[in-house]
Amino acid sequence: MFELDLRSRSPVYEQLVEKIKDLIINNVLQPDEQLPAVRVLAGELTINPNTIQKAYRELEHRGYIYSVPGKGSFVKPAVAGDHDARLRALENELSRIISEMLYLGAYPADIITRIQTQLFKDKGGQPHD
Amino acid sequence: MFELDLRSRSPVYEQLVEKIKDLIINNVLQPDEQLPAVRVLAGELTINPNTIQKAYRELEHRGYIYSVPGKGSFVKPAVAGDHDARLRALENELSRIISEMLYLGAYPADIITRIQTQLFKDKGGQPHD
DNA sequence: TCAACCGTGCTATTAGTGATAGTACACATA
DNA sequence: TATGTGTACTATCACTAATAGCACGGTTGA
Repeated sequence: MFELDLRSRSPVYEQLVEKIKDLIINNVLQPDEQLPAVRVLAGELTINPNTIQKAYRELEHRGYIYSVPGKGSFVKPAVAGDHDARLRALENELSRIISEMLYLGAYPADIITRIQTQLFKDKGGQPHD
Repeated sequence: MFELDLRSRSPVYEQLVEKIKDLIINNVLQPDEQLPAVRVLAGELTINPNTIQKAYRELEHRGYIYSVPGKGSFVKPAVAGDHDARLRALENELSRIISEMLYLGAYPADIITRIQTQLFKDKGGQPHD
């Protein structure tokens, strides 16, 4: 399910959060689908259950999953609520990236068009223009 | 010159690297301009000189500045060389951000247009289209 | 020449935290 | 009741960010 880099400077639990978040965002994990149990995933990845739990706790805090004691952890259907804050954060990242691309002499508009075309191919969505 | 968050999870030297990198990218610090001496900046920010040195070393390693023992540290005129690797990394970030924006129901194209217009206003550059 | 300033390198120490191991408890379900 | 689930807690180890302090060599100007 995952590939982890135990030697990375980035903490394992953080890598887990990002990977699972990506799976949710890209609809690989669908709404209300059950995530692997803490101990099971820990066994598969041969890491400590506490690390998985920390990742799940963080994902729940960020609004991507919900956990039910005695039942399991599941993908949250609508990541409702604080879309605005998240969107603002993404815009800041985007602004920084575009600035750096311009500094490097690249043409962000071209690159962005290529990326969106790629995403369109992958998922069959309708690119807004 | 800077504002640091000593309580941040992000290391101080890493914050320094990012801030100075932004100043260079945005042309606030111009090519061959001398950066504050390690001990001076440490004094202003009331942090340890070693922390500044670590940030400068990292910036030199990333190709944003160059240091001359006995003289000082300066902004590297052309961040030559590994533009390609950096650009690929930026494209990956961009792809991830656009995916997440789409997931959040936003229209990345609109947002990007707005950001570029903003950058155009700020710096008077010519946006490529 | 010499004092002042510069980057650089090193050791040692402290504080914080990621990750592990192990145990325990409460809830859900067959 | 037995099993599987999330959750909570303590303790320990390892790594590292950050600090303090010292030393060295190159540069510059008086």
